[in-house]
Amino acid sequence: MSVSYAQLQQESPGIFTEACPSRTVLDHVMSKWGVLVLLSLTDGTRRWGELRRSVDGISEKMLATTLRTLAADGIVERTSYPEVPPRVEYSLTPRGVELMERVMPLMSWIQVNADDIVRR
Amino acid sequence: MSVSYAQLQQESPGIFTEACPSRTVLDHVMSKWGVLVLLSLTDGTRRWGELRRSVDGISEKMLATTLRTLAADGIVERTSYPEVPPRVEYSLTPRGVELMERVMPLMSWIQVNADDIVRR
DNA sequence: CGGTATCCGGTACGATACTG
DNA sequence: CAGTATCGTACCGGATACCG
Repeated sequence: MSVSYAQLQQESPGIFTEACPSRTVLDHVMSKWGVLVLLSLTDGTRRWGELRRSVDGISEKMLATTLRTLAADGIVERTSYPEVPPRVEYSLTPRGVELMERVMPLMSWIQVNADDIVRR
Repeated sequence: MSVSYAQLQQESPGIFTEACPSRTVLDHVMSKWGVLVLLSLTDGTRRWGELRRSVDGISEKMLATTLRTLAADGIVERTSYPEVPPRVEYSLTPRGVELMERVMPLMSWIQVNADDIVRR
């Protein structure tokens, strides 16, 4: 497991340069809304309306955009049921679960330290 | 250790709402350049010029802005030496080291999976 | 070397209205 | 219910020039 930038670079030179795919993934996952949508999905499958309500302050437009991007990346799965009224459910893919296993420790740390950081 | 959003919320209701400090910290740390600057600093102390060269594509303006924000958050420490020519060094604070310990596993995962995610 | 000041364009984003 | 379409704007971020 890498613990420094130097080690990452040694394993794969050119990592996180502008053209590197890692930069793209980083932008998608760490985007303002991406991480919050993913966080909400760690609870399990959610419907569109549930996501909209659970991610405080997100607009319909950004929810749609974010979900499409993450679905294209294979991190989120979209399942629509041909019913009336329509029902669409979103969940993490196995890859998404793996990703969030790495993100959750960070979120926990932020939760604990945020007050102290912002207050200063 | 929390592994789901539900658990985070149970520990601290209102977490990651718009006004929550966690949102602010998240925005600073996960910003486009913030995470890359921090990543570079995991190697140890770096001078301004080194940072500028190591973070591919960053402008002077954004490097300055990012460093000021992270320094104000107590994540990065700035040390200037009264010499001619001037020398300024940046390093992670203990808090920054703690933070990056949580971020590095994520970066490693992205490094390994990025190609596969973007290619699809 | 290590910045700051200023200008400025693209786009990320929000608000609103509308639809299958 | 689950979106798309359209429009308008704030601000992020790049380019350039300059300073101690």
